[in-house]
Amino acid sequence: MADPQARLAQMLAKLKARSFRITPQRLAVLQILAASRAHPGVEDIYAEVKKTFPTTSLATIYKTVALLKEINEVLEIRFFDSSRFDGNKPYPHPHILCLHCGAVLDPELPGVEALVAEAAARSGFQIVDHRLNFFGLCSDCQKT
Amino acid sequence: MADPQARLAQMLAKLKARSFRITPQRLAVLQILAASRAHPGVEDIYAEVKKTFPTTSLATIYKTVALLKEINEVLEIRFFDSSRFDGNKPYPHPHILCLHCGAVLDPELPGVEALVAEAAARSGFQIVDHRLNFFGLCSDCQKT
DNA sequence: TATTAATAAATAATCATTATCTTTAAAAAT
DNA sequence: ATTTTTAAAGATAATGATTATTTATTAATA
Ligand SMILES: [Mn+2]
Ligand SMILES: [Mn+2]
Ligand SMILES: [Zn+2]
Ligand SMILES: [Zn+2]
Repeated sequence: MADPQARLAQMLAKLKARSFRITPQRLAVLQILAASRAHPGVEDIYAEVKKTFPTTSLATIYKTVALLKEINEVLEIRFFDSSRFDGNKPYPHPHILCLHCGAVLDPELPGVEALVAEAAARSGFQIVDHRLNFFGLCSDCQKT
Repeated sequence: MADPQARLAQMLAKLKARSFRITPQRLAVLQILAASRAHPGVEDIYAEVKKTFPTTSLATIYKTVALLKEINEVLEIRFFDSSRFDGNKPYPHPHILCLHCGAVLDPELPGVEALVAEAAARSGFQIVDHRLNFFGLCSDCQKT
């Protein structure tokens, strides 16, 4: 499910199924979220959408990502004082943030499932969600 | 390092070593953070401190926890729209939050070290920090 | 005890996010 | 295609956690 086309189609299908309207601004936001692998924040999305729709309001971006969150088509990751979004993998998965350049990646961690199971077993909790965030320096930024 | 007395002594030593003053308000905040296992938020600490020092300002609580963060004597855990603090284990460790009653626990997860290592190895990052948060229902809240 | 610098208290400012309100336009009905 | 309905866009105000600022206290040192 990492194909931008498929992701966009999936998002559109979900919106249509719940009879939400497909507006040009929404479509633009969906396309950005489906295509970007950079985990953009609202301001990033806003800047991008404005290229094609200059009158777009920031509130529209907020409302659209909130809607996508509600229908589980985007994952919100709260970093220090703002959020970033993943429209490619809209389910809980770990992230790693470079404290120097701000890059956010999706590391492949096969150990995650076992850790979630361990957390449930040891705590007695019924776990429904998680945010596993690592912070450090990416390989590029280590060189400087 | 889970003994409140030892933790308080450690915090005081660190403050004194860096010649920060030990005021009654600060001492009160330290005691609460050293003793509480509930991962209190600023408002919780504020309410508690006001019992002994009714004129205390909320800003004082914020400034004190910020100071403790700077000297690595408290860990901040950002949940949805506010932060909670751990003065017992002021180093990165996993947390589990009950979405129903708001309880925050420290699960013992031996698998964490391996996961951090895995994240570093697979991403090429030099990892310096992490926040591993699980969300769900505690055993009590599952019964209702 | 007086001096000085750090801290507390009070309160204003910040800023990401959310809410409100009016205008616009998507989609359905005619 | 036109009309109708109503969700959504745009503009802007409000919110609320946190931070900054300003003044008044007070701890530390001489
Ligand atoms: Mn991701
Ligand atoms: Mn903890
Ligand atoms: Zn980097
Ligand atoms: Zn609970």
